[in-house]
Amino acid sequence: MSRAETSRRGSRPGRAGIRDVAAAAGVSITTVSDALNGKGRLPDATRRHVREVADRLGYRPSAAARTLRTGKSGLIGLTVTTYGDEPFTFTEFAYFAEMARAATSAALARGYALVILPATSRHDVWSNVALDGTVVIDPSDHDPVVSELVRQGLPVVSDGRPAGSLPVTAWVDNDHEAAVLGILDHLAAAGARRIGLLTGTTTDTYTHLSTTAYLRWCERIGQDPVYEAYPAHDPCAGAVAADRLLARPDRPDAVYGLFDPNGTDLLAAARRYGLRVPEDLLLVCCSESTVYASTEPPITTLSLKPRRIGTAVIQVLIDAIEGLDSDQPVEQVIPTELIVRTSSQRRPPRTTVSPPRSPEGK
Amino acid sequence: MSRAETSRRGSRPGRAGIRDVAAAAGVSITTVSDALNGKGRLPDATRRHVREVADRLGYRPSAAARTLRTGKSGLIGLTVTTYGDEPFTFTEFAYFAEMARAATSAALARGYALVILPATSRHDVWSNVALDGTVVIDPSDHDPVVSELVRQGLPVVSDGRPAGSLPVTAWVDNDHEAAVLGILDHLAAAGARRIGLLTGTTTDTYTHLSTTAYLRWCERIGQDPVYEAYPAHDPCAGAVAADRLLARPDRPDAVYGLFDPNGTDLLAAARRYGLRVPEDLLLVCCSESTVYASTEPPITTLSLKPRRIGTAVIQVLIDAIEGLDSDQPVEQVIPTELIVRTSSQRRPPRTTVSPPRSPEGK
DNA sequence: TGATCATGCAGAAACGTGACTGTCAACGCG
DNA sequence: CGCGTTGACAGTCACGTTTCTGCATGATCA
Repeated sequence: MSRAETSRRGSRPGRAGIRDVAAAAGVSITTVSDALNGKGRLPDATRRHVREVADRLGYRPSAAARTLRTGKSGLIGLTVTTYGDEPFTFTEFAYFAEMARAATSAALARGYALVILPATSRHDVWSNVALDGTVVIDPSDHDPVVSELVRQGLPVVSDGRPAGSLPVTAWVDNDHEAAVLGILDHLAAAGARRIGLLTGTTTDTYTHLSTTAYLRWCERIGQDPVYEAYPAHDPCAGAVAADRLLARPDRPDAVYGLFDPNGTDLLAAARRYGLRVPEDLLLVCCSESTVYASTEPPITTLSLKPRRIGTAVIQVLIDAIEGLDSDQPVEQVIPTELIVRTSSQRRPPRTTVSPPRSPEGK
Repeated sequence: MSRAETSRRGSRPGRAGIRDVAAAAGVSITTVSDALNGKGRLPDATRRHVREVADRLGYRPSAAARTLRTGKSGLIGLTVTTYGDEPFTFTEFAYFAEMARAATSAALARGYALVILPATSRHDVWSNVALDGTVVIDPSDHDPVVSELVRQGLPVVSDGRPAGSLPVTAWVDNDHEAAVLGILDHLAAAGARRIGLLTGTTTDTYTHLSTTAYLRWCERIGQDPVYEAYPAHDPCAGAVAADRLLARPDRPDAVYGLFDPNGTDLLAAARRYGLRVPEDLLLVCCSESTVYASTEPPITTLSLKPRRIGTAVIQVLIDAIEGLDSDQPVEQVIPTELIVRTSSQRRPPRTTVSPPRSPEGK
């Protein structure tokens, strides 16, 4: 009776269980569970009473027990395919941070939390956490982790369309091909005669799609491709590749860099060779960083809208988890945004003294 | 008998339980558990046999059940005190990303995973996840979440020393006072006569300690303080404050900016006012971003060593979780590193060859 | 040879919750 | 008055593990 309860409570002084609440409120465990979860048919008086007692005891239901019983943990895995031994590559810091922030907010608004899990980890870590679903950023060709998760029946939504026949539940991505073509047209319209590309050696779909779009554009226009590829996870290699690109005999008069640090690297290389931006060299890079708004000169960037992607990924995933047939398509394409600044305008509209910084919302 | 097992397996076709493994291997549940966990006393033959059967069935132990039974989830909360409604402020993107990356790696190496949880969330999200401990970045004065966690008996380690009487288990922090004094001395040695400060209006200990260190230094040296404070979570306010600081009648000839974007903002403001860096204005800011290595000119930065902090925080926390009396002190101070670049050296060691500038007599 | 002991394994009790089933009283209705 | 119905709860099982206890079996020793 009360002796049993006392001995129980004695074992865990800080935690009150549902039994203690039931005993303190003078009702059964069932009534407590129903009262707190809004289930069952109870008079409001009982419901209020139970809630009050639970609050007084500081009762918090055990997440582990609830997960075991219901099969739902409220946890979503967030994993980034990586090429080193670190959980995520830091060429994409700003993108990852923005995307993760938006995803965290969106998940939280629907009662879920995010667990950071690296793709390189062995199964023991993955199986140690009960997940309701997983977000995979930039899945690689035949990711064993993704296959394993899908095999277990867990929904997997990827940021970036999956390569090969990776069996994800859904994916969200930008239209990278259209984005690259838009940039190339933009540069050509600004007077570029020979546009170069700074790209990566990795096999992810972002790099692949962007590069092939560039090559096809060159073929269509009739320009010889001018590009340098480097391992994107190595920050020093980026600076070297930028330098190499501008040192070529067939030096381009405009460059698009696929990765975040390319802007500053290209700018530094241009200074070394005495090239003025944008007079001698037009510059665009793909970045979410706000520093490019106040470089000298400000650099035109392509934003992949990580916040919209992060939000969309979470919505689709949670819809799949909860079995809601989302009205969103399973493959969702988020538009990119070209933020045009001085570096890609041969004739800047106004050589204004101090461009008032626009709030970089979104 | 086998009928019962069949009916069980029929309910969950994708997941094999420990019972199924036991039945398939012809042993008891206990034997399976002991064999897989390395417990008990079993001959190696049985152990191998059970493991082989488990692998064949694709058995993965239920994390929820294990957590319920053992009381350990292998999950560590990671929360950032925020001033907006977003999970973390993006004035500290690079710091947060580096710190989180290191923390994730360190946790993973010891078998733990990190759960991103915002400090603003109500209890329902926190109590929905079973945590073994929590890392709090920049705890505010009387954080209710921290108090609640400590009251539940969970270890809490903070990045940044706690303000007020916040009852954290341990904390890791830089010696911000020494860092600021070091920078001010460095600037004074470079010839600065009046050093300004770009600081924040928030009440966190980083801002507070740094600002008071600056004020005390001014008092000791006999210089009138010249500083502007702005809400650090607002990116536009930073640019405005930088501009205001250089527009003052008592314009400083050197500035230290406490936050990551201050470097580019101050540089842009200096250009607007025709101030050359470092000839007319010495510049230092606190940042982890690598872009300051290739700005024009490169800007001296103070690194708070987020990777070392993230690693240390996790080590201390897991030691506390596992009851190991760590030989590390409960309050750990990580040294900062001043990365000296052109912007804070009145006489650069060698004027780089590339820019066709006239020899800087001075 | 019988007592002792280590070995190899099975049974069963938790862990804390959610959900199903059952019970008892009150009540309406024919 | 008997009977079905409904409200308001209590009892109990199951989720899938870990772990404690305990029972056999063979080996060892006095």
